[in-house]
Amino acid sequence: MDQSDIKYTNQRIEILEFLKGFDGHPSVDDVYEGVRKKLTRISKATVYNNLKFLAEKGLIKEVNVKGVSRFESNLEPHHHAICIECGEIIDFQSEELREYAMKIAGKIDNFKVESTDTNFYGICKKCKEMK
Amino acid sequence: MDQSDIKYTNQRIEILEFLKGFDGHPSVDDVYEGVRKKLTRISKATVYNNLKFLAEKGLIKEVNVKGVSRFESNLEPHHHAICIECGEIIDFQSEELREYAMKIAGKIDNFKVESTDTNFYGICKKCKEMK
DNA sequence: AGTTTAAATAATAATAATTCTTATTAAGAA
DNA sequence: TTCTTAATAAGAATTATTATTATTTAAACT
Ligand SMILES: [Mn+2]
Ligand SMILES: [Mn+2]
Ligand SMILES: [Zn+2]
Ligand SMILES: [Zn+2]
Repeated sequence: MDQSDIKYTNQRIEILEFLKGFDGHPSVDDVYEGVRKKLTRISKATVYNNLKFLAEKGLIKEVNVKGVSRFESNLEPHHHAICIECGEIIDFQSEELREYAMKIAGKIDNFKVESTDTNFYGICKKCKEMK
Repeated sequence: MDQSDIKYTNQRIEILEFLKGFDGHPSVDDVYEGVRKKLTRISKATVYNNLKFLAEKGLIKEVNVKGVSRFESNLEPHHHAICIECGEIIDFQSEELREYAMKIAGKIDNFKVESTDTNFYGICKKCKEMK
């Protein structure tokens, strides 16, 4: 949202760079380990703080799946296909589904919907081949 | 799913009864405190174990929101409206939305979708009035 | 430039949610 | 009844996250 007054520290830049280069939805630890290759002295608390900070500023997105926070730099509104075997998360874009859901959102009583997303649960390719 | 070989212990019965009588999506602690009124000596680990057990057997459903597990006895497929202020979860049923999503699910590559649900994020009535 | 101030960071302690371990109990089968 | 197994209670351990505090950084001011 309010991206005007953001101070771009080394730590924040590296976290953003890491997320842009990462194809997926890394956990805090993934980000920590990744960023540590460049900034060896970074603290895990700083990773937590800045991931939260950057998410609040709208520069990245947070997605919570099964209790753990994960992050991504894909800012396009999209849905997630989540493997019930291995937990893998795959982005899936469907503007028509989002529009359909937002239209239906008006039917919810006493609730002002701001956003919506749909989760698809199933088996990913890798897990399917394993059987 | 496989509800044939379920052993109905006192603990499991009370947990099921509590969930049936509870209007909402209680956390593990909510269930623990509630069930404790009947079974004063029940252990929290037993509540954890049996909530998970009952969810695996398909007798209840688990819904994870912002890192914490919540449970419900409403087995009808439905969606959730989640208040971004207070975390309140409201059930919302829309068979047409589920069908629409399942139809679109076929477009996801290399992924076999088994179920889907849509989350609606926004402000609940109570939080809206507070402003 | 040198000093002041506030924000950001590093290190680590504390907390919350959940899982694990182990001894005990309950219940069914032999 | 004795044997066997599953379920439970209690509490320790783990994991993810948040809070605390001293230190560092960097912009603002003199
Ligand atoms: Mn995504
Ligand atoms: Mn529900
Ligand atoms: Zn998988
Ligand atoms: Zn609310």
